[in-house]
Amino acid sequence: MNSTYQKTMDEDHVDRILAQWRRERPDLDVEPMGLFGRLARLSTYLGREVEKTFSEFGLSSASFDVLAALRRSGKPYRLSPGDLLATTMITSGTMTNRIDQLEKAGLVERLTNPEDRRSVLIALKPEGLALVERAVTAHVANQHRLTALLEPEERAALDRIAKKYLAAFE
Amino acid sequence: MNSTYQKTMDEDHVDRILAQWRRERPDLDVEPMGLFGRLARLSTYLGREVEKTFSEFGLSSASFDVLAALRRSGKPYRLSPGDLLATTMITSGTMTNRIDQLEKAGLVERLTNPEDRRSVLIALKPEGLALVERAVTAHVANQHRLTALLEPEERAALDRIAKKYLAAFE
DNA sequence: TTGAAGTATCTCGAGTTCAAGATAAAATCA
DNA sequence: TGATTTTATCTTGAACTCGAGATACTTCAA
Repeated sequence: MNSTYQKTMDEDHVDRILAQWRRERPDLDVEPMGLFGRLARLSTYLGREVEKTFSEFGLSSASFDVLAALRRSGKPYRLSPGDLLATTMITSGTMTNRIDQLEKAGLVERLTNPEDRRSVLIALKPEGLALVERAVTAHVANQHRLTALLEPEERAALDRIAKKYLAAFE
Repeated sequence: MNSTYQKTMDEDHVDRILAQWRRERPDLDVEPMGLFGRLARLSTYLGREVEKTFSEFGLSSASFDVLAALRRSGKPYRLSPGDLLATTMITSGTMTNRIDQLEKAGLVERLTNPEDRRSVLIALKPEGLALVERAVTAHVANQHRLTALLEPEERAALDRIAKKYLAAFE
């Protein structure tokens, strides 16, 4: 009997996919597929858990991200769409749409930028500020709940490796 | 000077977000936000890299996933929409749409299931089989390239922890 | 055998995203 | 100054996704 941690773990969904590929395409070394498959599925599950909390406030991850960027920028809670774009990983068209939705919901407003009339300033309205304060508190509590599923050393290792991997792209 | 690996790493995008939150909301312990932020950004980058390979074959991750499930199921490369649903993390409406697109592209066909007329069988057409054989070969090579950005021990640790974390949701 | 419950798939409408390009203003430079 | 380039944002159209519910067939139980 093998006593290493890895090999005594139960077979999971991804293991079954790998076994199928090994049978059908023995010419391929599909080992890396396991890591990619697990990361993809994991982030889908985590994303859904996070969305649940936001939906309690009538928000999505998309709308929260914009409100949060404004909030954490500090008073007077105003950034240009370009500034907001720099903090996210979306295109300018998507940002325009997100701002449209938040404006329609009465959470932010577009102010003309007196210093550069090509650009506008997106400002948190009092309603948006109040909402994001409550939402971020709940969101952080939810993140604590979700990270508690791992041991402290596992969290630290995951964070360290993700940070290194991320650095290869940023 | 601190000699641990973690603390000598450069500040990244996520670190700057955490620093902003700590200044603006010192009442919150935002440490878990770092891990979530890095996983989210990492899987977005990896997803885009993977998409690039698929797009060389006129495919997306969405369409590849369906063709791949059919291919790895073995001859005669036929599964019901329900079987395909079980291997993915999407809704039935989304699967109907994916199959529609693949059928329109001439890569799969819907066959009536003689054993249960509620269901249909999705069959890989010769064109779909040929395409997925080439696509999966390129995809696996690309995954090798991407995992080579980490050390073997890091890959193993990431996979092990992701597997454990995933088990909490599956 | 027939009505109820269960199963498999599809339809529909709304929301989100992207890529490409349009628009408008500002900066640069000849 | 006037033309060109650059910058900032928005528009458009196509693709993908979801949730809710519709449809059609099968199974079960009396």
